[in-house]
Amino acid sequence: MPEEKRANAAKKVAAPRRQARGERRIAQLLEAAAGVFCRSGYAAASTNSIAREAGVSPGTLYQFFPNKEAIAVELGGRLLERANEMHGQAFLPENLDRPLPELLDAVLDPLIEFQCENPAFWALMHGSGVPGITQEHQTLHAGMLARVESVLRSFRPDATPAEVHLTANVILGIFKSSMDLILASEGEERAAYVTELKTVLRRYLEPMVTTPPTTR
Amino acid sequence: MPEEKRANAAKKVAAPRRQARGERRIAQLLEAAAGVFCRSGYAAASTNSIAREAGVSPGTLYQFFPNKEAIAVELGGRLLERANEMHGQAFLPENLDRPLPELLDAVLDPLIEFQCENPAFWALMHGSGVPGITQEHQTLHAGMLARVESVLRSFRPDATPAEVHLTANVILGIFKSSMDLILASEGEERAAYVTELKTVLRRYLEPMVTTPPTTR
Amino acid sequence: MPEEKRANAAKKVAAPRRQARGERRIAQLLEAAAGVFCRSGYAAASTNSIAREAGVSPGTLYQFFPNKEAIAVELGGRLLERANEMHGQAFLPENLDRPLPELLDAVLDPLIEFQCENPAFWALMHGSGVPGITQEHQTLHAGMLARVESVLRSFRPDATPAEVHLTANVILGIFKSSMDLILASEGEERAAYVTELKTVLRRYLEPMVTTPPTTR
Amino acid sequence: MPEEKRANAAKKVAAPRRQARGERRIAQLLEAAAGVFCRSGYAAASTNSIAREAGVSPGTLYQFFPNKEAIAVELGGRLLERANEMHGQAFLPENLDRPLPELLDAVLDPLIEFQCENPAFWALMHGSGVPGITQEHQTLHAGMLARVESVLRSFRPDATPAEVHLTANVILGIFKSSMDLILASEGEERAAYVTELKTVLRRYLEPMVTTPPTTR
DNA sequence: GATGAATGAGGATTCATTCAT
DNA sequence: TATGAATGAATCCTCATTCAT
Repeated sequence: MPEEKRANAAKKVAAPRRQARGERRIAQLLEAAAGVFCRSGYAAASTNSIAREAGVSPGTLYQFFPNKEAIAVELGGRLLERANEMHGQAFLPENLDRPLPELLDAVLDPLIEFQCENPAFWALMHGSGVPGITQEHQTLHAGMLARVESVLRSFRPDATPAEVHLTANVILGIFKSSMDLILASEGEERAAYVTELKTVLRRYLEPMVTTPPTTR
Repeated sequence: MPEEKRANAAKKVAAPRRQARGERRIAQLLEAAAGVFCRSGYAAASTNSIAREAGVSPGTLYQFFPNKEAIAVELGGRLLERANEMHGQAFLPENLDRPLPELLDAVLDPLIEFQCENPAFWALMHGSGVPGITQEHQTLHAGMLARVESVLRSFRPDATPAEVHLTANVILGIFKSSMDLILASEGEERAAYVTELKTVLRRYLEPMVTTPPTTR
Repeated sequence: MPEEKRANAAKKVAAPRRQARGERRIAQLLEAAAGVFCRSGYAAASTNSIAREAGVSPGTLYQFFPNKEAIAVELGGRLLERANEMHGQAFLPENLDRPLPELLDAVLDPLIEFQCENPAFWALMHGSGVPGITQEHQTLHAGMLARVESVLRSFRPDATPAEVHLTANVILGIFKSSMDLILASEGEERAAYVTELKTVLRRYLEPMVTTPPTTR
Repeated sequence: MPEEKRANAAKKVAAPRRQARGERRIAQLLEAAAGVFCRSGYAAASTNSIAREAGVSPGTLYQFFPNKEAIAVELGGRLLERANEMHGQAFLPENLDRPLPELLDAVLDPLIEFQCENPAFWALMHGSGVPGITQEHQTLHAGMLARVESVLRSFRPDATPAEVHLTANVILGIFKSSMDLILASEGEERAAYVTELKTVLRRYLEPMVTTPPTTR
């Protein structure tokens, strides 16, 4: 979204002081929201408790976010952005050219590390597949989905969009359920679950991505 | 007191009628609760909406259940019972004595069918945050885990308990995340997710269970 | 209320069996009510809990009493009646001719004993003088007031009704506040409070009732 | 961050305004609560009715008080404070150094006046059944008891502590029961009850405090 | 008469959101 | 901008009372 970036840049020039303070407030609020969402989940989190955690009044919160959902969406978006920045290199073309095991290492390791360090991200993503899903979760999910789909497409340019979508969802599901196990364990057990996640994905994806032309 | 005796005798006949009505109401309320929990999740479901869905007044609901949690616990308990029966059928020895693909079909199909017919089960067990339900969830999880571990052990008698436990958890995780996708979709898409779940598990497990050629 | 007595008598003749059973039920319910009122007070007592304590259904309770208040009124009335019967002799003319100290002994001792044995009576009488008083308390209070006023009138036939009413209320107030102390204490302390109650009343009433010999 | 510093400075000026508004609301709510408690008693008083009486929404009430009990406790606490001040004045040494009738006037008149002007105090302290209030009631009672005992001791230095305690409790009981009558009446009737209270106490105490050696 | 299910208005409390200052 | 008071609909739950059997 380059237009938005430019818009932000423009604002930054127009009113730097105020903008800076606003940004700080937003960051402060989002950090508080991350903590509260993480502790109580999205539904049980109250806007007042977020404001209190941030050390501001509820009115201030609503100066920056139109409603509770927007907080979750923005928080998810930022975490997603940070995630992307953090291991953006993982999705670079040069990584996608490697054999699957290395690709999985390259992509998953920073992703897992990020998740472990940002449990709020996880709290937000939860329940994504359940009917009655809320919009913000969809947004977050869609972001990750798009990334995975993009990788898949580059590996299987001949697959239909539906196939790609399907596979990406399955991959994400496996990733999420493994993250549950990873986050719930520690030390060697955690490492074992990480290994196992890669094993599952490797075995699942190998027949798809290693495409000996003759076999196909 | 001959009148009272006779009255009691009459009661003995009349009581079942009334008790039967109560049982029917309870079933009716639980069915309504299943629907509402399914649509809105536990937290967002209001007792009034459950009563309305059941076509009774809120007071009636509270004649049979002391509070909202009790409804969920009772519903969960009943579904749990039915689920266990299903699992018993699915994990019949004759089903486990087959090649992996057929085993997966035999075990997963009834499980999936049950879940699809009782979507409330899924909605309830998923992170309600309520102690009573969480406990049921753990019971359910432990039960499934034990069954899966038992199957795994029969296939890989040489594996350590820790390995078995690990693998079983991964399998369950994959199953759960796939159920999310299955329940969230319909028709062909749902069928595709079912197929994909089996594919994932087959590819993951094949190298483990495919014992040396000679044995086979 | 002689008409009512006759009505009861008539009923007793007309349908002895049923009437007897009804009376038993009523007694059962009132006993239960006494217990519950005593434990929780009138306001906090629920009709359902009274019915439960009596071992009957709420519907049955409403077969004999039109509403909660009627239970309290009837219970108070019966206790009052029993109190009157118990020490009816205390109010006989021959007792009223005695010197005040003996009169106080004769009247108060059985009254106090009765109160100690029927704490429900007390629970019902409580809060009688407070603005916002409820009707049933008024009824009970009025009964005792009438008795005291009657005694007072016989001692001071020249006093105006207003004076008699005033004095009777003060006497009742002193009696009630002393009963609080008496019921809250035991053994010697209780006996001391009883003595003190009599002292207070004696000193208060002596100048009123001990009229100069000539007047008599 | 100079802006924030200035903002804070501004806040220092603005805050009292807002805080003042809050204080006013609290006073307003407590006054409304006093009225409602007085009319209906604690149990029958609804928070909504208190809010309505105060002319605010129920939510506003809960911005200042966590629950219904807290309102009563705070109200009771404030009245208790004022009552203690009153008592301090009433029990001034110069008042206690007089003949009994004048002493009774000096002590009782301000007490009665205070109670009449704060009828909620009475309504609250009387058997609300709520722990917080019961405790305040005990505090109040203990305070008054101590004062009365102190007066009694100065009049009868030879009495045992137990005797003093006994008499003080009886006096307080008489005072309380008379307050019930006083508060429930108006105009001349009220005045008559006040007079009667003093008469009762005078006749009760005279033989104790006026100790002509010969009489004894 | 007896039962217990049924009712529904009402009560305490919460919370996303708005508003005056 | 920031504040925190204000709102009011919605929630869970209770209980006096009625009704079908």
